[in-house]
Parts: sequence; C-alpha cells; structure tokens
Amino acid sequence: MVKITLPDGSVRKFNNAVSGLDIANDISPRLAKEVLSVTVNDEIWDLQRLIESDSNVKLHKWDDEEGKHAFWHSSAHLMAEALEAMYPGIKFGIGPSIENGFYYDVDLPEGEVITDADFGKIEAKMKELAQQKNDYARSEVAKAEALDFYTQKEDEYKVELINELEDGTITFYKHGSFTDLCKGPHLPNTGLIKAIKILSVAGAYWRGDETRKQLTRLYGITFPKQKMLEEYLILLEEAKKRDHRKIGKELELFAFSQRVGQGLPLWLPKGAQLRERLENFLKKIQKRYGYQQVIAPHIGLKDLWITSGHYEKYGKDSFQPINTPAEGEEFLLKPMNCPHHCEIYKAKQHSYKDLPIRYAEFGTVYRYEQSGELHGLTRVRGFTQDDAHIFCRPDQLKDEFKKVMDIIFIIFNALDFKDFVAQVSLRHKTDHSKYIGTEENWEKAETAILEAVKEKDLNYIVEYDEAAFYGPKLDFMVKDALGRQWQLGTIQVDYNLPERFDLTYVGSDNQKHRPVMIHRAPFGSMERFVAVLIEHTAGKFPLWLTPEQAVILPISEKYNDYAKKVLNFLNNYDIRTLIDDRNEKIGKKIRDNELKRIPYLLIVGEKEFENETVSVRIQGEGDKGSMKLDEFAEFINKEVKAQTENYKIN
RNA sequence: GCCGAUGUAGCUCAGGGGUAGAGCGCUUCCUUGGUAAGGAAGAGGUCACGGGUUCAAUUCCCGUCAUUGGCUCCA
Repeated sequence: MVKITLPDGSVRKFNNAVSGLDIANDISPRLAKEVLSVTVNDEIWDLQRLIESDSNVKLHKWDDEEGKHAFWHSSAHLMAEALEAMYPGIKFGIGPSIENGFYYDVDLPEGEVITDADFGKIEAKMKELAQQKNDYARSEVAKAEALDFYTQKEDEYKVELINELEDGTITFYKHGSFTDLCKGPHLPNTGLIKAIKILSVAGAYWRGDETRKQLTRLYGITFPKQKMLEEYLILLEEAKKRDHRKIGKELELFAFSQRVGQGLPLWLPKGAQLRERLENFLKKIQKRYGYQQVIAPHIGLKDLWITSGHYEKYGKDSFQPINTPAEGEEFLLKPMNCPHHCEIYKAKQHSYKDLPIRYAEFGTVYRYEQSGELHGLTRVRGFTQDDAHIFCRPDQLKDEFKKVMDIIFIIFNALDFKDFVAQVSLRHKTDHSKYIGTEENWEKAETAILEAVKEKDLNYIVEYDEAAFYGPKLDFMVKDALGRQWQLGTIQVDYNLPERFDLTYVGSDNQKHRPVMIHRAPFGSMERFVAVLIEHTAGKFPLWLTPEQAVILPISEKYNDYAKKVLNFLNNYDIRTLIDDRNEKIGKKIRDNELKRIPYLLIVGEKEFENETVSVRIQGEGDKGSMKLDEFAEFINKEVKAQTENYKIN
C-alpha cells in the first residue's frame, strides 16, 4: 500500500508502487497527457519512475518551472543525440535547461564548425528522432562503470564530471541510440517534443574557466505545440523592437562613431535633453537630501590610483597612462570618482558635527572594457555616473544607507520600475584573498547593509563573491527587453578608502577619527539607465522626460497671439515645446519627420483660436478633444504630473 | 580577449566575378487647412578598410576595424 499525498492535502492510496504518470492517469486522462515531471518529497523525478513508499507528490505541467525544466532538459538530450549522429566523435560537456530553452556545450571533432547555416539540418534531425518516440530510460550505474563508458568514448569532460560524483548517486539516461550522464528528470519519451528551434551558437569556456578549452555552445528552444513556438518567436521579434539601440537611433538620442572609438557614446541633442531632465530630477532630490555638488577633473596623477588600490587591481586592463612633456609624469583617465572626492574631503578639516558630508557629481569615467563586452549604451568605455560619496561617522552609517535607498525608491517609483531585483553582494564565503581591508571592517560593512535592508523591509537576494574588492554593496538589477539583467543603482559601504587616503574628522573627544564612506549611484550610469528606460518604455517616455512633448501649430500669423498665450501657459508647467512655425503657407500640412515621434501634440488653429481652446492628441492614443486652458491644466496634472506628484521636490 | 555571425545611399534592406538597386528620408518646384498627404525633377555610394587570387573583385580568399549573439570580465 502506497499513500500519495497531493499538494491540496488529498490522499490517494495505491496497492503497489506507482509512477507519477499513474497518479496523473488516476486523477484524469487529460492531466496524464499534459503532465511533464513530478516532485516526490522535494525531489524532482521522471514520470515513469516508480514511487515505492508513502510520499508527498506534486505533478508538473508545462506551466510549472519544473515541467518546463524536464521538457527542455530532455530536449537538450535530444539535440545531443542529433549532434552525435551528425558529427561522429563529438564530445559532450553539460546540457542544462535555462530560463528560455536549453543549451549543450559540445567539443566538435577536429575541423568541424557549427554555424547558423547548420541550424535547419540539426532541427530536422531532432524532429526525425523525436518522432521515433523513444523512451527516456533511467538507469543507476556504478562509478567505475560510468567512468569506463566515457573513457571508452574518450569524452574527458564527462570523465571529469563523474570523478567529482559519489558512487551510488550516478544515473544514466538513454533514449534511442544516445546515452548521457544525467540526474534527470526527463520526459517519458521524445514524442512530446513537437516544435524545435535552434536559436544560436556561441563559444563557452569549459566550466566557465577562461583558461580552459572553449567548447561550442548550442542554444535551442522547444515546445509541445508548434503554435507555442510561433508565439515565442513573435515575442522575441516584439522584444527586438524595444531594443534601445534601435530606438535610440530612430529617436536620434545617441550614436557611435568608429572615428571617435569603440564604446564611446555620442549624445545627440534629443538624447542630451532626456539625460539632462533625468539629471535635474535627481539633482533636485539630492538637494533635498543634503547633497552638495562638486566638480573634479577627468584625469589625475597615477599616484592617486596607486593610493586608492585601483591601479594594482585594474591598472594593466585600463586606458594606459597619459604622458606629459615632464619626465616621468603620468596621468590616468579617471575610472571612478572616489579618489577625487576623497581629496575634496581632505581639502579642509572636518568636525564630527559636520558629518555626514555628501559630495555629488555627475562624473564621467573611462574604463577599458573588453571589446567583446561592449553593448549599446549598457556597457561602454566612457560613461557618466550619477555618483556621490557620503562621509559619515560609524554611528550614522546605517541611517545614511537607508536614506540612499529612499532616493533609489523615489526614482524607481517615479519611472515605474517595479520589476527589479535587489541584490546584496558579499565576499566569497571563505576565500577572501582578492579583497582589501581588514576582516573587522568587512564584517561591520556587511552587517550594516544586511541590517539596513531588513529594516527597510526590502525583498532582496544575497550573492556571495560578488562584492567590490573594497567593500560589500547593494545593487538594483533590472532586465532589458531580451531578459538580460543589468545593474543599475548601487550603494557600497567602504572602510578602506578612508584608511588609504587617511581621511579623518575630529570627534567630541578632540581626537581624530576615521569616517566611513558610502559610494552610491541611484541610476548607476546615465548611459545604462537611459538604455533600460528606453526598453521599459519602448521609447514612449513619461511626458516629463520627453525631449519634445508639445507642438503648437499656429496656422497663420493672425492666430499667433493665442498660440503665444498657450506657450506661456506651458512654460509654467515645465513642458518643452516645439513650434511649427512654417505657417507662411496656409494649410500646409505637418510633414515634419519629428511629428511621427512626438508623443504629445497640441494644436492651436482657427477653431481653437475662436473658442480659446487647444486640441490635444496623444500619439498612440488619439484625440483627447478640445479643451480650455484650465481644463488642460487639470489634464496635465492628471496625465503628466501624476508620476512625479508624490515625489514633488521643493 | 575568446567562439560564431554581420558590414551595400542618412535609415531599413535587396543584389551579385564584368565598376550598383528599392522603399523611406533629403533638396527644388507644384498640389493640399488637420497628425506618417499626392505629383514632378534631383542630389547622394572607393559596396567598412588593407592585402591576395583573377584579364577583371563590391562579389571569392586572408587580415584589420566596427557591429552583433554568447563565454569570460565588470572598480
């Protein structure tokens, strides 16, 4: 007798051992058709594996992560089978399921290359094999046996993996002619895989280690229905339309030039306006929060970064020193603003009563990112951080940290960024060799961050080995159109730079004390933030950010006075206007290219002039009708200012 | 940096061993009072750059640069 307890608490009793599939069949035949994998006592199993003792069981369909996982993982095996048939002698690394689909890392036989031209053939082979409806058969094997199998196949990758496994825990899965080392779970048979698409091919280092052999990684995705694949591909196409590189070009926000150099963005007039509006928004908030603007040069003596410790860590991978006519004099383009701000702090003596001191600067920095890493505006070599450094007493740290979090929330709220991940980045759990500073200070810094996020009731994840080399941090990550995650806002606690720069303040005991430093950038960088903002809004920015929101169209000279009145009115609302003044010909239609993209349009014409109204139209939403100016004011307040109203800065 | 792909007019792209094409945009003129207007004419390209093969290269081959999908990295 086997007692199966389902998630809703209901219990089903069976006389003999049952499989997940049996249970599904027992519930309903339709469920049995849709079920893909099963969780048995917190372990995910194959559907056909027999459950011998009383268990808690949850069945997974396509809609569950666990169901998709089994589906895609099985698809990876199917792809491997196809590849083995097409490229005899191929060796296999690992082939997991991922968020959208799966991949397999393979070592192709000498001289073989897979390019996108081969995808069709691979898909066809996979389909052919899928249609054979081969069962995925699980078998437990002894370690020696497993090693023997792969030694014979001369697959050193699997041998390496098996060597790290414990005897008695090793399982093989076989379907058709293909056998793979795998802990499962898998689908009952390959026939469930109906729609197949190979997405891309890439190089990937074995075990993510740059010093080891680069394997060929083949990405693919599969579905139980052809229609689902079609929908997914349409979704991908839609996402590409929101790509900031495409929209940035179309809206004339930014550009790159080969002559200027890789990864060095040029902000076009409209992009500069957008950025300026974001900067002003933050400046207002910072002013309210007691920040002071400072300005520092773009270069500094090499010694500055030797002092900070950055030179030792990044020197050889940075833009190389700038020489001067003076013998031995070397400057570096600044890769960060902190050392300059430390020197600003040192420019005068500070009392404990003065702290915290908050220096803010939109500081442009230059980092020689690897060429293969550059990506639109999200990863560049010259970018502007909305940087600030807070120098405070140890007892002020947590409070200051929380205030910075508030600023980030104001921004995210104002821009409707709801879908972010807050990540606390700490040191590696055991290996602290790459971090500078004392154990005690790290301890204090990490504790302060963890306490702050708890007190703020923030939903966060903790990642180890992700801290900056000088301190732990709290990062805010947001996804782009294609689901890639980017770090935007960051808050970092630092006990090290104050030591290295010998920063002090005079305490109430008339002794010198060491301040604590917080590095923070709510946007992260203007470049990356604008990129993500574009993808979130698909280029339809909130009106208060839009470079040109309104157009007044005076139809002829004699109507201009009313147009002027409207213009003055708009100025009060800080709405930028673009005026179509080509009114020399009556009835000339607007054919300015600009108009296509202006999200917000006001029209003042004969009818409006006589009625003292404006016609309002919102791109994509259509006519809002004619309204009086006071109605319009109400409209603006509702539609335009709503987003910022709660965060009004005085 | 590594593995793959791509580079043709301002933009989106087609073409292809015999020195180039479309749509949109741009310029001029005509027509048109209303949200991506219609007509006519015109300008605009060392086919990314350098080398090789060839009678002949924008096309084939190699290299460089840039872009791009990943990997690694990310102060």
